[in-house]
Amino acid sequence: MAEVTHWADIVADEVSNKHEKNVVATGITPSGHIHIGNMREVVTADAVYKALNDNMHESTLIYLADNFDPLRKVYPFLPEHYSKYVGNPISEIPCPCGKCSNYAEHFVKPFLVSMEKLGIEPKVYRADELYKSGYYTEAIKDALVNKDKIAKILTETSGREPTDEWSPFNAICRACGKMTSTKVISFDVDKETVDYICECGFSGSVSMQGGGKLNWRVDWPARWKILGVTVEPFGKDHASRGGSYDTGKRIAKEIFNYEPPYPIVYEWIMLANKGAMSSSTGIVVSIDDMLKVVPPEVLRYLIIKTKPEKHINFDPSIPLLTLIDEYEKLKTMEIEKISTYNKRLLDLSKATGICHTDIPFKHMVTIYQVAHGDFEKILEILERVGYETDNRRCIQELITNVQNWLEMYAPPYAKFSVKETLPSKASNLNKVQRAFLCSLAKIISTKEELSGEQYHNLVYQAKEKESVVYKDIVQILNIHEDELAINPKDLFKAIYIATLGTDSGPKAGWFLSSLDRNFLISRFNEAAGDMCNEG
RNA sequence: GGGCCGGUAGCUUAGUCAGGCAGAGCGAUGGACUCUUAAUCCAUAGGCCGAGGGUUCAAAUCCCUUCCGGCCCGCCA
Repeated sequence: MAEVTHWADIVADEVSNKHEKNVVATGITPSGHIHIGNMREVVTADAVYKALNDNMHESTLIYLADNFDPLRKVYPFLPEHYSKYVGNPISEIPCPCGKCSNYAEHFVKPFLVSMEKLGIEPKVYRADELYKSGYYTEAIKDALVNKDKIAKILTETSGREPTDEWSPFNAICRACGKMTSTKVISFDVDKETVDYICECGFSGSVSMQGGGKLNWRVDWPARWKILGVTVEPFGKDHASRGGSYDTGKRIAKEIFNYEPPYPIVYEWIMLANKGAMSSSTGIVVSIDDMLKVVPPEVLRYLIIKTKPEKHINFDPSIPLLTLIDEYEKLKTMEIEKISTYNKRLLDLSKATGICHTDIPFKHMVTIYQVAHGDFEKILEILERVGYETDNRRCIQELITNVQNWLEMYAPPYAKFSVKETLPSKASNLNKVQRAFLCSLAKIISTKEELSGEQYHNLVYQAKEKESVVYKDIVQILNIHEDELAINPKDLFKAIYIATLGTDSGPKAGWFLSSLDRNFLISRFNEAAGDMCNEG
């Protein structure tokens, strides 16, 4: 088996053998901040969707926001008075910030933004709209009529015994608005209504069209049929024997007469030793937090290169940098040198609409620090160095990633700051180093702009007798040209000491070309001291 | 209690469905380039494929048992 096929292509291949058109579905309940595991779901789905399209198979990607589910409890981030909404559908209660149309939207909106950043463009459905507009009505009838059969499936498959009062349909009480405290007592298929009594004392009847919803284990298979779902990734929580996929599979076949979708079970993304955020509080990292440090394309790459059933250990410190390097190396490699598999990986990681800049992460780490984080200054440097600067939104995104990474995870060696005044360490510079800086200042002042590579060559070539720098130094020191021996290392060191006050620093070419040339001239002259005036 | 997924080089892993010499990247080591900040190029080392048993001419791969790690399940996703 020399040729290795990417998992997304394998899935695409299998499902396209079964169906002409495929619908790849994802579904998430927006009852709180949508977290990292959910993002794996959508990226996984998107990879399969893309694989299908790439292989010329018609397919659709959908995201269904389960916003008709009841609020389960007062979450830690909610004010106490939300206790009165527990049991109400989250599409029907107010948003915590007061600015969104309802509670669910508060969490759906940022999630949609995150998806956009990741280049994922699903057809978005909202459960409340589907229910209210009658999409579910036939399924509700089927479920109610076949209540006993469904109960039997649940018992046989999951080993649980539904009580006599159990119903696949939860009515929303017209008085108190809760769907968790009602009991279905009868229904009318012709009128499409359901009668219920509620713990609040109210009893009445609701329409099947928006008056309530199927409970999860029945809702899921119903939805497969309603939306024609043929592939769906879901977390391993649903994948256990007796779990909701198991029961859903049978309910789909036996009640709704629908072939269940191809399952893709995926593992969680774990946050490596970042105790405070995940383990101690039990609160999972939000997608937002993740996108704070990881460029979207790199995040896609991480998820897509890992088979869904493997854990992903996400470590935002050094390993993240390794990951970014790995990705950028692949991206810039000559096409013939990339293996077929890696090419595919790269393809699937890129996506239309995703922010791609040609600026390497590490280079931005340098530029950002040179510019002290000032956006305009960064743009100026980028232009000077010759990067594409049209796409400001993407550049801004990258800057934000770099900034957050520097603040939160960067190792000390990655950090530096250009000193406002000449570092005191500069007084230790030897004669050759001073003469070199003096020469460098002179050359910079006579040239227009120097590229990173030119700077680099300037330093490197200084050790050759024919070079301008070498001759300058000989002249300044007033010695014979054979008396001078230059080690480029000392010259690089001189540059870092004069600017940063440290022995080492970021890659010299990039670094110098990022700095303002007038600054360089005066700083190098200053560091060279009287050595220069005499010259 | 029941179940799911993983365990392959120091690390991250491919290969497991369909048995046929165990592959890659990073790291390490050596060398080249005497440009270096985790630079580039070349080379090398590194594996009882978690353990035990079984099936087979042949097992990382299939079957049984077992250990380790992660997780799920009480219809509330």
